[in-house]
Amino acid sequence: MPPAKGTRDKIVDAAMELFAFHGYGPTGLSEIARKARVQQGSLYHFFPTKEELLAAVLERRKTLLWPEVLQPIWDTIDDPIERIFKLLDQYRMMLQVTEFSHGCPIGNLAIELTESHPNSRRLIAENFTNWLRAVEQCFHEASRRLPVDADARRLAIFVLTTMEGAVMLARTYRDFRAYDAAVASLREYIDALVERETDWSASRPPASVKTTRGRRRRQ
Amino acid sequence: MPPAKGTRDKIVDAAMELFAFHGYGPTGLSEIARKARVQQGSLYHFFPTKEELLAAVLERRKTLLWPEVLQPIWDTIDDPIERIFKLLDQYRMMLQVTEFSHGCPIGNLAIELTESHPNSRRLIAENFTNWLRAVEQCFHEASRRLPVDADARRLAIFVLTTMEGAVMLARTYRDFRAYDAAVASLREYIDALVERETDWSASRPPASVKTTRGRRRRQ
DNA sequence: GTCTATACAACGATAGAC
DNA sequence: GTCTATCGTTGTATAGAC
Repeated sequence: MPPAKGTRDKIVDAAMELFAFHGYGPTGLSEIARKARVQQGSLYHFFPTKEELLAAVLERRKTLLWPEVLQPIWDTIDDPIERIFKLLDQYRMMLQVTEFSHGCPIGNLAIELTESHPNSRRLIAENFTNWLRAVEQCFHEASRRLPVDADARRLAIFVLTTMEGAVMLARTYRDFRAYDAAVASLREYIDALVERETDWSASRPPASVKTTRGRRRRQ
Repeated sequence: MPPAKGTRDKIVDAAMELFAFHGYGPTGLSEIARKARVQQGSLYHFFPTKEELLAAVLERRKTLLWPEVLQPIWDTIDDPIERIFKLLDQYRMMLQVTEFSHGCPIGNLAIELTESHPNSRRLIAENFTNWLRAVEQCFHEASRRLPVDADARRLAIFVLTTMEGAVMLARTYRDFRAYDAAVASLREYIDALVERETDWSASRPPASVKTTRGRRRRQ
């Protein structure tokens, strides 16, 4: 039997979930204590202030990125480009199963807190940076299929902005039309990079022809 | 001399600004009254609840989109594609002059309120929809330069998700590297659509050559 | 329509016994 | 380390005189 989860962990887990669903400000410490099934006094024993609890939550998010978000995808998909789109699909599924309640926890906190909580801002940025690094790594691994001047970091940023914007619109409209549209455009963009770089000379006409494949010119 | 601004308008203006900078929840009604230089009782005379004031703010945002955001750009730039990128540049400038305090007012409220304030969610969506319509119209006007199967609405959504994500990252990192990276990728994507469709046959080699211009193959 | 005073709840934080 | 009681503040909203 595994050891019972410590009080501190229970608090961080409860806070992490509540911050994701309701935001940082609207979540009361009493609500966190209730959900964690600890007494409110315990909160102040481990976290002198609410913002220190927030810091612990953001640190925890950093440690969970690999085992909870990336690894399940990386384990089942080998192609680095497909890993990225599977990642985007996971955010879509999260929205779906929670009926748009659970967007990107980091993005929410970014908008809510960057201005008013400069200390937390750094931890939020670190979460983004780690996410970007993972996607950037995918593009590096796919570099053989990309143009030589493709910038893996820039592409990773584009993936992140697309995801964050798409999640925002999905939650606002409460449907996936905008989400799917954004991801479709991103897919088109990346496919074009890949196709442009594919060497078809062995068995097909030059890549230049490929770029107009299936497309009819106007007039 | 123009007539003095009515109390109601002063309240809405003050609330609009405070919501944009500090968010809806953290902004107190007393703070709004102070900034508007009206008594707190007046707020409740015009707006029985805080959320009705929010509705007035969101309605006002809708009416201001054209005269305050679009028209200044539309008046100085004719090219529909360049209008879109000038629009993105305006959000960048807004971030710059406010030192990242003022992001996208609608995007902020979208994330803060979609879940907890379903009535306001609709008004937020309407703001997005009007913005999308304007950008979609730009793509329609540029349709001669775009592939026949280009979807103006889908492209407009991609512009919006890029902008919202880019604003989020700029505010989090407090620099424009991610913002500029995202816009550069968007520019590349749209340029590729335009170039692919340009008919160069009259004076230049076929477009197929253009797509690999300046790009060297690996190995 | 304007203004003052105030009700009522929720919040983060603290004190101190155990 | 746990638990209870409570402080002091702030929030939205209301009542009622003018």
